[in-house]
Amino acid sequence: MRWSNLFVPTLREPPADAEAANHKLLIRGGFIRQLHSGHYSLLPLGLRVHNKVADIVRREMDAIGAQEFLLPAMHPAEIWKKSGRWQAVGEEMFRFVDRKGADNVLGMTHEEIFTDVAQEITSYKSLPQIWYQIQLKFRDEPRPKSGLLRVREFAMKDSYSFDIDEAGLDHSFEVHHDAYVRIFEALELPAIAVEASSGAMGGSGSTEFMVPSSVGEDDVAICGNCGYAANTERAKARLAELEDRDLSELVRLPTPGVRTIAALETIEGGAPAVHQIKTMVMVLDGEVTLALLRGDHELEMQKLADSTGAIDIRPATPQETVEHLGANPGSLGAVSVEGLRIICDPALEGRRGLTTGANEDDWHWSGVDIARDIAVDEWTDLRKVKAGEPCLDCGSPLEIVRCIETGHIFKLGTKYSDPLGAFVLDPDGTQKPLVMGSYGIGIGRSVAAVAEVHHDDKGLAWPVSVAPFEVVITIVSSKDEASVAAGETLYDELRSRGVDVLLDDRDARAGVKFADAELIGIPYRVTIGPRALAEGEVELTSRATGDTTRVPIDAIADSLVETVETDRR
RNA sequence: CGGGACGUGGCGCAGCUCGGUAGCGCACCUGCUUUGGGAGCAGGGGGUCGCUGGUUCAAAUCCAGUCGUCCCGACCA
Repeated sequence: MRWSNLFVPTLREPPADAEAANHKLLIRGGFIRQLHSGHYSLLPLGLRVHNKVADIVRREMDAIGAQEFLLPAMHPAEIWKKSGRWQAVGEEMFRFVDRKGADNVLGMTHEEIFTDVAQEITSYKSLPQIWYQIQLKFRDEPRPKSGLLRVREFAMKDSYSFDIDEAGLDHSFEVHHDAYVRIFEALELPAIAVEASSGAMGGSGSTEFMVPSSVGEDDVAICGNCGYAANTERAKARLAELEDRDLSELVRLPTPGVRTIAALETIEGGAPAVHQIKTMVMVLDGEVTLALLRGDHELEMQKLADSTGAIDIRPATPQETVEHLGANPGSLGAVSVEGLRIICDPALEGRRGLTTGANEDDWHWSGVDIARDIAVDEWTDLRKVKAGEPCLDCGSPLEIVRCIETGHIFKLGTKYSDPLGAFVLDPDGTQKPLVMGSYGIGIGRSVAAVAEVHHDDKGLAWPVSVAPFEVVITIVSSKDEASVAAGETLYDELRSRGVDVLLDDRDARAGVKFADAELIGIPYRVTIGPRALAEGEVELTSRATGDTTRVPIDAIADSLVETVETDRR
């Protein structure tokens, strides 16, 4: 491709409202343009990168025997009603009515549709099957953000495995896991596989592939010693040994004006946070519920969601709180509470000598014995792990790292095959629902993640594997006939030898060409100028390192072909 | 959905307080000069000032409403 023919609208300044590096640089470099919140047009450069990411994903999926499909992006509501998700997913799904008055949706995922096709698998003999597609997903995100990181319309590679039993599923899952590791290696993304919650898609054995980045939206607890890694939605940690206070008698404690854990620590007769009970009033699918934690611990909402199966979870309003407990936040507790579901974090199990609200403004109880004084319905891990807490497995301090979730794999079991009627006959001739797994990689999000990881103050610095072009030939002076001739010759040769090469043949100043080449992040730049050319040489500059070397002109093509081929992965 | 900010040529901004013929930088077009790190000079093109309504002789500017975008929290590839 010749730069003079390429549409690359580069900008000196990024749009004022862009903050994430990928967003600023993809806009400045002319890769993408925003149409609407959460909807981006891919320009020629952006599409090239997107396609290369998709091709890597395709290559590795094909390598595990997966078969590519392309399913409709738009679905009839019926099938979503059958799976139960027409009700379950809420506002995240785009829904509309067609001219016949029928309900339709824009697909946010394709479990239902692949399962529909899978009804035609009739025998265990044709299993396992792994099916995938690279298709647009539509999700009415409450808040699109950070360029391509979080959008409402995006290409996803989604695959689905079909097996006769759990053992088969385990194998399909492993195979995907390994393929994902290879994909992220090829993309030069330092992704780590972490334990995760499966969220709204349902299922178990959930593993996310996380790329550390400050613009990410997830926190991952990582043990540097033993390698334990889990999304904080699910992560656990050891508790340090703790001696209960010797307060066996339940006593009413006047606490005028005390509304916070911190204030209760310092007041006369109060207690350190570790000896307090934090009482969170939550509404789970309409049911007012008390979630109890140690005073210094924080509630992890996803754990509450996962352990209760509730879909709609929110903190109670002040009115609801007063109505059910008789006091305002700051004086709440579960002592002697009846008629409300009480869920308690194990950090409080067996504890005595505790202090908690008395459900009367300005009063607390001290000397609370959980077992004696509180009617706990369920014990389940609810607390959010904090940095520095000891790893559950080895005791080393955990680190909390911000990450971008670029992939997610999990086991569905028969959650969709059962209701949608995807059954096969096993060797005994009995009907069995297909045992399924579901596996996703965001293509556009991966592009954004690579941009986040591979850039500097001059612009993007793509790995060869996904770069829009592998090599750019910069002709320093388009007036210098020898330079132009040498550039054209090299351009033709590299193209004929399969290198993705861009010839900067624009009639522009050298500084502009250098700056643009660096901004759009082409991994290798060959600079052809009168100086070196007079000595029969050209310059080769690596975008990533900035290193420049002189190479004889008759050796440059061989050298580049070799370098690019080894870098491609 | 709660909180905050902002909507003025393609991009970045000023003008608004105190209503009176819409301006600057970058980008773009023409010419001349220049030419190894985002050139200089001269000339030029391009804007329903988000939208609707109101106040006024007169609205980018004041008032009301509305739409949109971005950022921080609850959701996910």
